[in-house]
Amino acid sequence: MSDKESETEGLIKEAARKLFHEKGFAGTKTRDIAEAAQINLALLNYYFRSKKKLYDIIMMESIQHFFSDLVVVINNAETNFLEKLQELAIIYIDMLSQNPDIANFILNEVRQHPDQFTSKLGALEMAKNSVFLKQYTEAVKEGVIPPVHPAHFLMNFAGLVVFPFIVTPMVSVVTGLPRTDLIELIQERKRLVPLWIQSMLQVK
Amino acid sequence: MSDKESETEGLIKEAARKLFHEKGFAGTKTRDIAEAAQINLALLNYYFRSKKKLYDIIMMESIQHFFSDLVVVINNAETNFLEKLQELAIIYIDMLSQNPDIANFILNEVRQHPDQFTSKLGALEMAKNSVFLKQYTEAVKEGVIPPVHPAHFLMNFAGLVVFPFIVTPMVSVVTGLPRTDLIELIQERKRLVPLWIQSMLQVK
DNA sequence: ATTTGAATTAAACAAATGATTAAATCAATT
DNA sequence: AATTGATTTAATCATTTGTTTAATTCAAAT
Repeated sequence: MSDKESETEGLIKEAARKLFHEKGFAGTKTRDIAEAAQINLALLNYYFRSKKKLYDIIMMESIQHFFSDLVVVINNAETNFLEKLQELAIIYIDMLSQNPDIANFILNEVRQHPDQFTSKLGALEMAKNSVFLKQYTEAVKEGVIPPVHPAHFLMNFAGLVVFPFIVTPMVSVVTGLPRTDLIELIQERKRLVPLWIQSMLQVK
Repeated sequence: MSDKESETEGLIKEAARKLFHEKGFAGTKTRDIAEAAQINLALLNYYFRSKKKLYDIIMMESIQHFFSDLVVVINNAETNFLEKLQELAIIYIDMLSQNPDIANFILNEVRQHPDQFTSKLGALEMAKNSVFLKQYTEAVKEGVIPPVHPAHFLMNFAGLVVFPFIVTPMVSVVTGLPRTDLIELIQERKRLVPLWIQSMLQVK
């Protein structure tokens, strides 16, 4: 595999990840990364050649971090539909609690460069052939679930799990609750979201 | 009030709005705005003094556009809770269908400058004193609705209505459906979201 | 101790970018 | 037609920003 990265290489990546997640590519300046990592500016180009190449690495690792668990869970043949929902809610609320900007980062990237994302994400085909989707379409066939487009279900579940982390800053402003308190509140959703989704699946 | 804006002033604002919505402040270059508006670069500063002042105007108008209807609907004493949900779903899905990036634009801004947003949005106090919230807390008291924090409800409803427009690019990549098809599909949610929310309110 | 290559630094470069200037054109008024 | 102020233009300025260079320091091998 690749060589183990040096100390400074790691410092640069950590600083870059934080800043890219917060401010995006255009909003992050190489000098800000150097300052945050407490390294000489030239070392960025020494280790990563260019800002863009560094960004691509961070983006790749972020996508991998965000989707790697998903692929495992939705292809587990041992768990049923509801169990998968419960597991996913816990995993993703935990992940996003520790990394509140990663969803925004990835979604903004996909919005601006949808094409490149297609190639990067092999999980595309994964999802279409997943046990999860089979269980979903099966349930529709059996009449256990109403025939709404799977895209609706996807947007509902992702909306209930991911969206709170995207609106946290605004909800914080509107309610006056600090961001940390809201993230604490969001923990309740590990239990609630699967219940909500279940009840939604009764509709119509 | 203010003077009616000149022709070119409008051209600049329209181009700026589109680009700021798509690429944000740092990602939008003044030359890109000038080119998109088909005007001389200097006219941007002639009419708006600086890129930042132009951005502030666009941001202010976007926030106003996004929240002005909300304030009216949630303070309507003539409609009940469910009717408000139905009305809001229709209004916002229509608005976002015509302006798919406005939510992202505002949410990104709030995330990076939460403080300034507080002052800009007088709707803050509006929401706290709204008929809508009174009807919600009343329903909780009467036991019609389980005692979940209003912030959960806010995130649920916004998540079901707004989030689809935020993930549209990714869902498009994953499902292979064109963005326009997805926005067409999302129209169904004018009817579905209020039903879903209702069934969720039975939980626990 | 010397050598050698990697790592680090300060300085500078070149392009991009926001803003300004001074001259020109235009349009309305006298 | 002449005047006047607003509008538009081409050119330029000053700063920011990504990158490179050349010299220096460091650490390991001989």
